[in-house]
Amino acid sequence: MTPPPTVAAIVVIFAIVDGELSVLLIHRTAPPEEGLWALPGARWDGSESLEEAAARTLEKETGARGLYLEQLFTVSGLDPAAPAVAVAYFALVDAEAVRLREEREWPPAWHRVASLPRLAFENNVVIEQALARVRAKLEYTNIAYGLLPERFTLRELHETYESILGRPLDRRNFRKRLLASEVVEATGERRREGAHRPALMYRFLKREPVFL
Amino acid sequence: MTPPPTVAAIVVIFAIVDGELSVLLIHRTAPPEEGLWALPGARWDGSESLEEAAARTLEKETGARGLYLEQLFTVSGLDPAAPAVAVAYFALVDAEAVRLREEREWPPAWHRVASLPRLAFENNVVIEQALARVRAKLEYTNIAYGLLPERFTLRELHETYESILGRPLDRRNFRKRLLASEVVEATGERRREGAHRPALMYRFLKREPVFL
DNA sequence: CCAAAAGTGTTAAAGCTACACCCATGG
DNA sequence: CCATGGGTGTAGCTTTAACACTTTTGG
Repeated sequence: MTPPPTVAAIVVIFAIVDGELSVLLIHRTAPPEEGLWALPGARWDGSESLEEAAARTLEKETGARGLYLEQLFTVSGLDPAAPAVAVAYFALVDAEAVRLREEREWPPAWHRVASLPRLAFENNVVIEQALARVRAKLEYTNIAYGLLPERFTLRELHETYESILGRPLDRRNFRKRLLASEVVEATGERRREGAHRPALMYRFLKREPVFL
Repeated sequence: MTPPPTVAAIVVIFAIVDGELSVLLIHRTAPPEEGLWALPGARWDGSESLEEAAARTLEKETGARGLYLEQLFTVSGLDPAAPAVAVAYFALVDAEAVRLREEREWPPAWHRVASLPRLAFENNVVIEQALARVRAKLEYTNIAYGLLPERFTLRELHETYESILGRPLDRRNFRKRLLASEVVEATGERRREGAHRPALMYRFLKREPVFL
């Protein structure tokens, strides 16, 4: 006779912070796994859909409505004591639009994906999988819109791609492919911001998932 | 105050039956959704992992140990009355190795994917997603090993691909790509089976998931 | 010898990768 | 006029798609 299972939604929230791909983690100030960092999440009680639970978690932590939210997978057996499943999601947000909760209990913070500490539960694995998915989808979808503001320069977009993929992309080829793929369009605007030629600003034609 | 949620694993079991991609469905002989066909599944009680629960369902229905089993996604809200989540998996099996349960309660049967009836719950959507995943993975992995016996001819493999993708593939290009990718190798054997030249038999180098 | 499936190469088009120089601006 | 990032084209290579004839066997 086992107790009824608990169901939780957890969210890997990605953003580009200081040019580096980062995830939002909360610091656990109570057992279990006290003192470790972990993914934010919420227990699910059936009063809403799982996706809504994930979206609510995202909004609570970032203040921002998620631009991109996708289910990853479901894991069981995190807690050996009681039956529990966690449904993992990942989200992409514009770091500039985020207002983190300021709290002493479970304070959240951005952590660079390239140098994560050991996390509570199996959360390191979840983040690795999320990263693999984002990298793959970057190649054949427009999901990068989730990480950028309404208007941006091609340089910003280029750097976003490089941060996520973790490798340099040829600048000319990147522009060519991206413009040819017709996911972004130039607005008339230019951004002047230094002692150099101003950059044209672009926007995504669709701010919703599109496959190429 | 909501009751505790129930968790179930459901499995989309694919096989090639009479040259057509098919799924195994059970006929519901009791409410809810009595009289409709549905995906087989099992309630999860926490005594095993979700994947084990899916594998057990697969074995119970087919007698065969699943060669390929992968998690798809998790859906909530199937039952408006009580909170429930279903974790969907898909499996690939060799139809020849299957021994269906013969039962009067919830009898199972193969149904061609190309012409499915309306199914219980949201199961039509689950199957569509599973199909999309299998099609995508066929292109860049060796998962077809799950659908074929130990030894097979290139024609059989070719037809398997065509059944799943639902479109013809050039025979010469197919052979070239497949042999170049080094996922299969010729055994010395030939199969004589008619008034024509015998076909060489092949086998998969690895009968476990490999990315190309 | 006939019917049936097995086996095998080439060519054209498209896409990808690598690579270097001029332009517009602010100071 | 100088430093800084913005913007652009081409050539070689690899990959993909289209396509038809010869071989081996059983009856």
